[in-house]
Amino acid sequence: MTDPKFPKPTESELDILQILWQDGPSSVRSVNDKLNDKREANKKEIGYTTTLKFMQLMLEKGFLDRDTSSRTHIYSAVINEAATQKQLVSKFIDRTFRGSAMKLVMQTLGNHKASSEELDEIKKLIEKMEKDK
Amino acid sequence: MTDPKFPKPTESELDILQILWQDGPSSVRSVNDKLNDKREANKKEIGYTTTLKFMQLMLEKGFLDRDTSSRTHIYSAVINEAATQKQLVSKFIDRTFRGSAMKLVMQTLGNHKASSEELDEIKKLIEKMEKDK
DNA sequence: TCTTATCTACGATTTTTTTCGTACAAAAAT
DNA sequence: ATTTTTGTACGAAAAAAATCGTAGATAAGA
Repeated sequence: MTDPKFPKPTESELDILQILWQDGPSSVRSVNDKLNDKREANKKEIGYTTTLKFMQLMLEKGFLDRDTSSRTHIYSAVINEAATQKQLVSKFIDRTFRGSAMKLVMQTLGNHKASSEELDEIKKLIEKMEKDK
Repeated sequence: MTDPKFPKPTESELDILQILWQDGPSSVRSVNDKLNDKREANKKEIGYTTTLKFMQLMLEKGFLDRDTSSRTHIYSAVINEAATQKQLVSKFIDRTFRGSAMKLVMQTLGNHKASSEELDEIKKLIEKMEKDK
């Protein structure tokens, strides 16, 4: 089992986690449907058993838990969203920005629109950080 | 050949690109050495021919170019660092933050130390963004 | 001049990730 | 009561990514 302290889901696994984080405990059918909803129309659909298999694997890895009390099993995410994001961000920064977190921040701010409210929020966070230096 | 407008190198390919971006045109030997330098001691070394093969593949994909005028070929990155980062960041935001760039920014600021100078720089960028709203 | 080290080319293998087919049981629909 | 739908389990195949081995040429060193 993968150490749940350092969850490194693959990309497909992450797609599934996103749905579980957003919707809470769900059946395989429901996850599979949503997976296919957000698929670009051109791409082929993901088969039901494919999703099933993924979720079973994720169960083994300790990413998910499930309730088998009724015929339709209900899966839920064990690993935490923020913790997983943190892991992935760190890895991403290393690989893509040679370890410079601030380069990532600058890049992102530069290339993605943000509302005034969001910008305010970020400014607030920065000021707070500057205080407890 | 992969469309160079949307470079999506794999993780290993990215490791190689990092070195070429940092050092400029390099031989396979040099890249391979640096790859192994920054490897954690526990992991097995990457073989020379493995790196060679990667770089040959990247050449075919149009990620790299090379100078074969002397026996030791010299490879250089064709795809641009910033453009590649932009691609990868977008994909990463979709997968990991369900499309919310600002969540990524907040997460990163929260979990990675930044110098006062860096924070200043970010503040400046934000103010500039607020102006040309 | 031998011998050893260094290169490239390239097929092939290994490992990881993704995808599916089939069997079989339980529900639901007709 | 049967047919159809929906579900799980699980082996296995397909696809993608990473790794290496070997052959043959050239350069460098002894």
